[in-house]
Amino acid sequence: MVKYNAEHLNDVFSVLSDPTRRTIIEQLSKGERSVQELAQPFDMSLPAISKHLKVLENAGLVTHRKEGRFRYYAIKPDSMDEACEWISTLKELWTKFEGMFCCSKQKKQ
Amino acid sequence: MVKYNAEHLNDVFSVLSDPTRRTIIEQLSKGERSVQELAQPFDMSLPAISKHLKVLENAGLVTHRKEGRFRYYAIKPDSMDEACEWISTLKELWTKFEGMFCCSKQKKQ
DNA sequence: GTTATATTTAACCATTTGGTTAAGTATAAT
DNA sequence: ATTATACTTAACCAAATGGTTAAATATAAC
Repeated sequence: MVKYNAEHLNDVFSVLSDPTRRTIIEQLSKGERSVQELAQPFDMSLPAISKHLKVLENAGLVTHRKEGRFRYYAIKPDSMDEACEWISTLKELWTKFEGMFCCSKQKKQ
Repeated sequence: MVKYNAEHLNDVFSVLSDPTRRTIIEQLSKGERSVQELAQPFDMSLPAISKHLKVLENAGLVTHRKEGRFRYYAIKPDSMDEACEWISTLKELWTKFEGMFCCSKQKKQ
């Protein structure tokens, strides 16, 4: 388990643990969005959204560009790969061990 | 984005955002471990580990069985699938959109 | 029965988190 | 120049988080 950057994993998983931020990511996965647009579905103040966007950006999951008064946020496409790989690699490991020690498999009771 | 259980995603990602808990999962992916064994690599009190294990168990990522004085913890194999799928599904979405609007791809500057 | 081991629970504390409101900055519209 | 819009920053607050130590519980060993 040496190939993973612990701090980055901390950040990414932490970002994803908040439902507001996940919804923001879901919106951004359909393309660029302004702060207003991102805020629209939430019953929450704009500064709160602004903070979430900062958290997302600090963790490297999104970027923004400025256009006039607007800020358009966008997904950084590969930023979650490491997190997803971490889970997959682990899963491989334990299914391997499950196979080796079949007695450790739990039967439904 | 309707098929995902928000609370479960909150819990799973939150669990994974802590490096101590990830290390515990890494250990458990090689098989059952007692609390002592799990605590060994950390410079941290036993109650702290105990808490982490409770968090892991509440989120549904691990179980334990009791044997004498010992508690043996084990991975619940499919508990992270939803989290990993959430990321993958999203990634599919945005790579699809990337393909559609090639102008949104960022060139290295 | 006493003591040692494995672990949890309780009480506490500092820091972080996720929200708020109020004020500030930058750009556009009139 | 004034006003409106888009957004951030600052100051604040309550609740959650991740750790601590001290005490409690359960089982095993002597």
